[in-house]
Amino acid sequence: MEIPAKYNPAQIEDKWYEYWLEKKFFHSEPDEREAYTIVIPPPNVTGVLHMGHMLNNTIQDILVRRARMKGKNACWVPGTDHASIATEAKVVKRLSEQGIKKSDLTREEFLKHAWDWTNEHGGIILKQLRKLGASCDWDRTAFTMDEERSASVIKVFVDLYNKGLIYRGLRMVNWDPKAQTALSNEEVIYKDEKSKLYYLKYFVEEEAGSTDGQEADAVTLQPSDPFDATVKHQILHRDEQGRRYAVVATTRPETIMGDTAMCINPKDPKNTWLKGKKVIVPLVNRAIPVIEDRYVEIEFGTGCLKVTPAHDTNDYMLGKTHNLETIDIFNADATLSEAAGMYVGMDRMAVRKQIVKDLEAAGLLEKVEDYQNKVGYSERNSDTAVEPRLCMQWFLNMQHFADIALPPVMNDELKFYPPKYKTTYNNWLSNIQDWCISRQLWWGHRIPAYFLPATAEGEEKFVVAETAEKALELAKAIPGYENITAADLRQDDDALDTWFSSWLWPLSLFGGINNPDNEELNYYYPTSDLVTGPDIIFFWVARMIMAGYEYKKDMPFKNVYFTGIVRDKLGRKMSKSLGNSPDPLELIAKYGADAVRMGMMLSAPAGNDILFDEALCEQGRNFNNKIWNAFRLVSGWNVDGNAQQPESARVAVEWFDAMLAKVSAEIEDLLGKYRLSEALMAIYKLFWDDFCAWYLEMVKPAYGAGIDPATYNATKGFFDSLLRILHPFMPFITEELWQNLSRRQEGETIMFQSVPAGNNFSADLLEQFENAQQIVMNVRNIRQSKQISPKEALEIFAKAPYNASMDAIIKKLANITNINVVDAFDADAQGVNFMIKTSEFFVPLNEHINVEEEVAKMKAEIEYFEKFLKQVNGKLSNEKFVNNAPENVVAMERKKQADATTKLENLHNRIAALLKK
RNA sequence: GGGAGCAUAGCUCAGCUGGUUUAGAGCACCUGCCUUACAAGCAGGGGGUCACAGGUUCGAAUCCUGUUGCUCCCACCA
Repeated sequence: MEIPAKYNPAQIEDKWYEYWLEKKFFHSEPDEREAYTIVIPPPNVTGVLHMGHMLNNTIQDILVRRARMKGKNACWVPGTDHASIATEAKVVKRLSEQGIKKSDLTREEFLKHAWDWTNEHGGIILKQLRKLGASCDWDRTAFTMDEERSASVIKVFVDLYNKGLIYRGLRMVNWDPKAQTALSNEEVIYKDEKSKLYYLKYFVEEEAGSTDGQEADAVTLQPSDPFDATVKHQILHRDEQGRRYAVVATTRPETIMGDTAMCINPKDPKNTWLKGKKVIVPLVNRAIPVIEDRYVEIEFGTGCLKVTPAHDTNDYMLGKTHNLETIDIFNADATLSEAAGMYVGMDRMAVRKQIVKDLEAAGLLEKVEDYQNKVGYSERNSDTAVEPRLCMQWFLNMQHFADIALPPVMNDELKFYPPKYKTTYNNWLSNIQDWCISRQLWWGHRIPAYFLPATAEGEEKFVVAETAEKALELAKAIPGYENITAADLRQDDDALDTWFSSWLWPLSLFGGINNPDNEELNYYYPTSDLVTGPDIIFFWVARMIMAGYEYKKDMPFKNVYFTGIVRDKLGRKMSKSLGNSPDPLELIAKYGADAVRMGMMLSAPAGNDILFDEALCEQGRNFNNKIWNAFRLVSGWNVDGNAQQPESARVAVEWFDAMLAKVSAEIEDLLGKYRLSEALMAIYKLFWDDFCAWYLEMVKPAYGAGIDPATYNATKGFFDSLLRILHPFMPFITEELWQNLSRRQEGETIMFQSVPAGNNFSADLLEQFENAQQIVMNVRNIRQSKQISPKEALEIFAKAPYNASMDAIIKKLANITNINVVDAFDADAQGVNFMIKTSEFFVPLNEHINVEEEVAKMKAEIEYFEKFLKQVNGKLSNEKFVNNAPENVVAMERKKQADATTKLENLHNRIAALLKK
């Protein structure tokens, strides 16, 4: 059979994925085995695969495949998230491209479009995951808005409402004027922004005949006044007509129409003159009171704060404490409302520009300064600044959940990898705010609250129930509403925050809400590992833990592995706008899925950001090719039944067996600590260096010769083990080669083969082999420096005592005819010598060697060892060291001392011998 | 403003409770090789006062303090 010299992944990958699917190898049902469960972090249903998904899902697949091979009943449940804001925004955009406005559609019509979109684009991302080799149980594919999940969400809402944990209230919320919905605090991203600080003049409303002004001026004439500077400030605050004014610094001049007070700090000496006064809002010409509150920073700006209770969270608080009027000057889309009285219908940003001009024209703008501040933006509409807005919303009381979700993480019942995220988690839960769960969107789970017709007094009553029928029943039970009909009830228009369904994911996937205590839930829950990014620790991870303890009285997962953020090699976050994010599918097409998986994993230590470089995929591809060619070599061997196993091969087999056991144990240990990239590196070196560069070279039969059966079988066994260790990382090439390594039955797969165990091994054997390797490398080095062809056989001398157990392989690998053990080297012989630890070797050479060169080399070594010995001697002559250091440490130093002394002696002797000639 | 983390070879990172020969890996780099598995390869090689300054200790990349520089999270100075 002709096998090409280069590995070509394309057909092989598709072939085996089809095979795995067809045989239902990914499918899991509860049985007597131990369960290993992962629920996928559901990607947005209309999203496409990006590098973050690649990393995340590669890790999950490695964990799942490894668990499966260890005999566990592995179940990886895939699915997608309806992503209410993001999806609704996309649908709105597409509709507007078709000339359709959302406001022209009924809720039902809009949802029809949204479902069309979902069915069209939905699941593309799951198809892409198959290209990566993800071994998800596709039969279990779920969607956060499918029937089961929707029913779970509604049931939980009603339950939490009945428990008194969900309430409705008028609050200042983060408003996204583009999506026209409220956002939770977590959905607001603050960005530094270069803006301006505008200093506006608020004239004092002077009462007729007042003499206040003169008094104030009089004060300034006293030279000893400790507040001289600030009092002068007062003088400046008079216009040409002598009218006094206060100056307010603001970044948002467009909100002055909503001003209902000006606030000063009661302890601010420079503004005491304003106490009890009224000031006139510029342009608007409305008088507002000056109030006092310690909230105001004396040092900021002029110490005067304009208070706009409807449009700023802090101002809202001030408004509440001081009973201020609230004027909402914005419409839902952040254009100015009728209440503003000016600029009605204009956008807030346009108004800012215009009002500044108008203020300036009216002489009401004192100055403008550059200013850097933070502005909140919508997480989903990154170009839209969030507008604080007062409206009725639904909230979930979070203190209860914080109380149940904090302890298990802090005491490590539920483990975080890396553990530093425990601190982040703790901080958030310890300062928890109630969760605004309502969104003014149509795409999502509609809030199951039903409003009753308003009473004569305008009071608005509502009932919460899973269905309209139940709601009607509840409504009828309310006194005065006995005769109400279904048509009288009006369901709340709002939908729930997407995360209100995601937080149930580990439960709802197994029917844990609608059918608690069912067999599947009890088998798969708690799930084993959650693999996700630290950016959604609050959005998702924390809330799943809350829901888990609330509804199953148990953790949703035992371990959370936080991946890093995928960045480009310059350290920039990968993003569409920067164009620095490679298309994962193109990478797979170019290098193969196994190579891309390896490229991701090589650079992905737990919790650190990963700097992705396409060169890593190349490394992965090269490794695939190496494996492929090792297979070509082994599969090309002809077994000679009569051949005896050479000694070199016997030793090689014994050694690699030990090596395999050692590295298998290391890998098991590393994987247990989620150190996947280190585990992969260990496998890489085991395969490339130990197996290919050393083992195969040792057992390789001479050209044209057959191989003995013992060595052949051992080699195939090793290859088989290596493929199994590697399979979770590189599923495709390992399945392909495993299938071809021996005759396999139909329906067999590497997926269910056991992983090699980390058996006991002889450390002594490995050490002897290392010595042999050193000898081989020294001889190769000598060949290279003396330009002796590898084909030219050499002879070497070893000074007694010498352990000859590895001679066969040294002879084979270094092309040595004989290793002669002698008590002393022939002083007259031409050649070069070298040392391994304290053992001396001599390689006789026919040609003359350059004595000066050799001596110089040895002198350099002497210098090195003398320096070293001096250091060791220093330690050993230090009484404190000898007395305090542990015995074994002192013994080690004595050994170093003895070894270095011997080496120096050897070197001196050799130089003497050379110079004698 | 508060908190967390990081700083080790050109790059990406290991180095766990201080002591195993004056620090390891992969990649990159340099030299020599088309040796019949693989040039996507083989053989060999160079490269680091472990950010800086103090301290603890017989002994510090490792522990403590401070400085500098990055990164991230949280927070209501308009």
